[in-house]
Amino acid sequence: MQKANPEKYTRQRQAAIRAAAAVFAEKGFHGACTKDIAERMGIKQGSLYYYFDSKEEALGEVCLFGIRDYVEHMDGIASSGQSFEAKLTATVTSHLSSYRERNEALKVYNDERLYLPEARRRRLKKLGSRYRQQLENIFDDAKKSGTVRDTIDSRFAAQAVIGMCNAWGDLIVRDPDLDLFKVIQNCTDLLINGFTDTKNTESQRN
Amino acid sequence: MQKANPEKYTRQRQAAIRAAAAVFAEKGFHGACTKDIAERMGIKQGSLYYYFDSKEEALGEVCLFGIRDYVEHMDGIASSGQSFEAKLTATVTSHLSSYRERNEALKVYNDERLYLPEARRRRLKKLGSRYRQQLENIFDDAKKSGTVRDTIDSRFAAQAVIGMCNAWGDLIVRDPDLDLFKVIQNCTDLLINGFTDTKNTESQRN
Amino acid sequence: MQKANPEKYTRQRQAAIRAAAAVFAEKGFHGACTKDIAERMGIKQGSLYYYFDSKEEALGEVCLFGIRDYVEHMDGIASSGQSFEAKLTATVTSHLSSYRERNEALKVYNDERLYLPEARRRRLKKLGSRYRQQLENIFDDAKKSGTVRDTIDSRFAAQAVIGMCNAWGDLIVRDPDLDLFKVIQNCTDLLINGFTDTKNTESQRN
Amino acid sequence: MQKANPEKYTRQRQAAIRAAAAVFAEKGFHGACTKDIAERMGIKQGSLYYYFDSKEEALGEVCLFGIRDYVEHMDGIASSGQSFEAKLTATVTSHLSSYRERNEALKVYNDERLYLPEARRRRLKKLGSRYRQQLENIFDDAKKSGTVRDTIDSRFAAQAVIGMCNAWGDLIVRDPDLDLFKVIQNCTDLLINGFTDTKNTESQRN
DNA sequence: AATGAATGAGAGTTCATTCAT
DNA sequence: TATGAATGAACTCTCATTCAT
Repeated sequence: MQKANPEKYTRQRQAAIRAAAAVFAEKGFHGACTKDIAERMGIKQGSLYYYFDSKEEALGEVCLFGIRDYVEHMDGIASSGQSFEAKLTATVTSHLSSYRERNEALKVYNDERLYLPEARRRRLKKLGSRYRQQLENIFDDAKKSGTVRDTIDSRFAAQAVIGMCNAWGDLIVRDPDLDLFKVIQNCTDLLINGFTDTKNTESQRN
Repeated sequence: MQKANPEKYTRQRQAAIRAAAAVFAEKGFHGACTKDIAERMGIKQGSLYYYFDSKEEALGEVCLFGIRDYVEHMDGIASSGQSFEAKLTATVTSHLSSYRERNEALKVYNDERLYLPEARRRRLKKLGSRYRQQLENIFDDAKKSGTVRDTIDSRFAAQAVIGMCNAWGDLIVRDPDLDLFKVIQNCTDLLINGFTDTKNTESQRN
Repeated sequence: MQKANPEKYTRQRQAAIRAAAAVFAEKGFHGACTKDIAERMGIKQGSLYYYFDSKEEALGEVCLFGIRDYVEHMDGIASSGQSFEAKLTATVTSHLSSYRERNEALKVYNDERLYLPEARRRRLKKLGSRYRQQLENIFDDAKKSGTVRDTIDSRFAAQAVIGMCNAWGDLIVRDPDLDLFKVIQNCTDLLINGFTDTKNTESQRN
Repeated sequence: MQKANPEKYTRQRQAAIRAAAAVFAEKGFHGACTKDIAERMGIKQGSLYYYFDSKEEALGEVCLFGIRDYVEHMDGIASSGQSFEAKLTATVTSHLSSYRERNEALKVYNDERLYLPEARRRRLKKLGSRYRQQLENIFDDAKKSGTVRDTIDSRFAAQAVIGMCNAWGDLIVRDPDLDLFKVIQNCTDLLINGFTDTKNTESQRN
């Protein structure tokens, strides 16, 4: 069906995705109802179906919205010539900023994507895997150059970074007063240096 | 005449909690239905209400079951005289083992506890906070003794350990083939030493 | 099935009827549940079925208990040689006292008997009709003797007495502090003399 | 563009109230089921909830519908300058007609209002009390003017009128062939003059 | 004489979805 | 583009009833 007013349609659909993201983030996919989403947009429940074929489709769109940009962002980071530390910082920054900026859609992707139908989930998984893969590559490179210890398993490392970011992402979504900048700094520092004091950092400072 | 089987109720109730844990972990609280839980126990849906007053109460019991023992375990770790490294290892081990042993109840506590009614949530929160507090204390002590760097914020550190464990816990629950021992080792190592080569590289370069 | 202890059985069954009467009176037949009845007796829900085959049977017994004695009482009143006024007073007294004495069973008979299965309802109706019939006879006699006006329809009159008594019976059950004696007096007076002042009462006093 | 049928909701809701009144009157609140109500309206069970939030709310609306107009009617009667007899006749007529006209809602108010939640019940009680109060006032006035005997307690009298009307109301609802006009006449006559022959007999005897 | 445990039917309620307007 | 009205399936929960012990 042709849309009478394509611009308005696009605008409203985006609003619908953001509304759905917020509601799904707060109540979960099954706990949320389409009425909540519609009301948050200022339209009526039935009207939502002008923009989505189903609640499930809405979830799919939210999930995609949640990771698309941030996966693309990772492409940029990976192909940049920066140092390992810079790349890791950029990754953590991009990841955590996403939680603040895009209406909790990333949280929804993490927590609710498993309720998506197979087909859709697979497509999203590809994006997620690409993200993790590129992060792995960064670790592989850093191991070759000696920046990262040999004993680190790249697969594990990538997973760990993602896990840590998501854990803090949750806290960020729940607590709007949390200082994003500080969290980024602390996370990056922890991942790079660990908790314990080593002489080398000492010597590096000299 | 004594009943033939006086603890049957207790036993069945425990079974109900485990069944609920499994179902909630898989489908989420709102996505799960009481029929699934009952069938997993081998009883009929209505019979479930002989053991729970409501689905919500079941969630509460699952959450409590999920963290009670592991909070108590942490009490033991905190009061032991071990080194920081040993304590951290013990914590990570206890935390991650929980995910394997107690039928996903810990995952449910993490993901679904917010659907609990206020009163119950507060009571659980106390336990959760005690856990984090004791972890913070461990970090405070380790900072005093110089094992952990001054620049580490104890609050952040505790949160980070918990977040990392939960992130891996999710993966452990989803993938039963994951080598628990390796994950524990990798996590502990990462948290203590970070990714980058320091002590060793430095000395090798000399 | 033979009862092991017939006396106890009879005693307990009577207790069950009284318990059921109280619960049905308070919550209505459909609003009440067998657990409430059992608990009021101090036994468990399942044990109730030792005394009743079904909830419906319990209702039947309550209804019967509610009117049996009071119908018999009416037999005595009708066959006594008293004056109309005395008979009416006796009827009202018997009717209203019933509400106080027999555990609200009469209220249950009035309000809930229509939920009884046909067969049972018919049997009870016979008793109820006998009651009304005898009241009608009293009016017929009083009309012949001139005590009651010719213009009074006996059928209507009997119905009215019963209706008035039941209306006050409800109030008596709801409010235990209501002075039964006063209500009886007022009702009888109203029924005999009406509200308005007539010269005759005046002249009678002279 | 205006909707073709802007009052459809209001109309349907009123139909729902009438349907609920009929069903509640026949089976009682707890004995009735929402399916019956919906079917009587010609809609499906779930659709009922478009008009009511709950079965309980339906009961509340039915009760209100049952007494609202008739309380207002009483306001008119009380403030009219009619004689006591005329006022009493008007009251009885209004009360008993209500039972025929408004789909048994008044019966529901009498028998089922106690199953309403506290708050709602209190609001209705105010209306009911106003009705009784005004009836009491009528009696007080009539006592002052000597039409009603001194020995009549106004409170009791009002209660008795209401009780008698409700008792006959029940019979009217149950038996559609009952001659409303006759019942009204008989009731009024009984209340005013009582059963016994006084004025007339006396004069006849002279 | 009484009970604990279970059942199954049915209730009230919610909600994604449809569709004429 | 949006809505009001309706639907039907699913879900939670209640409860009379059964029965082995």
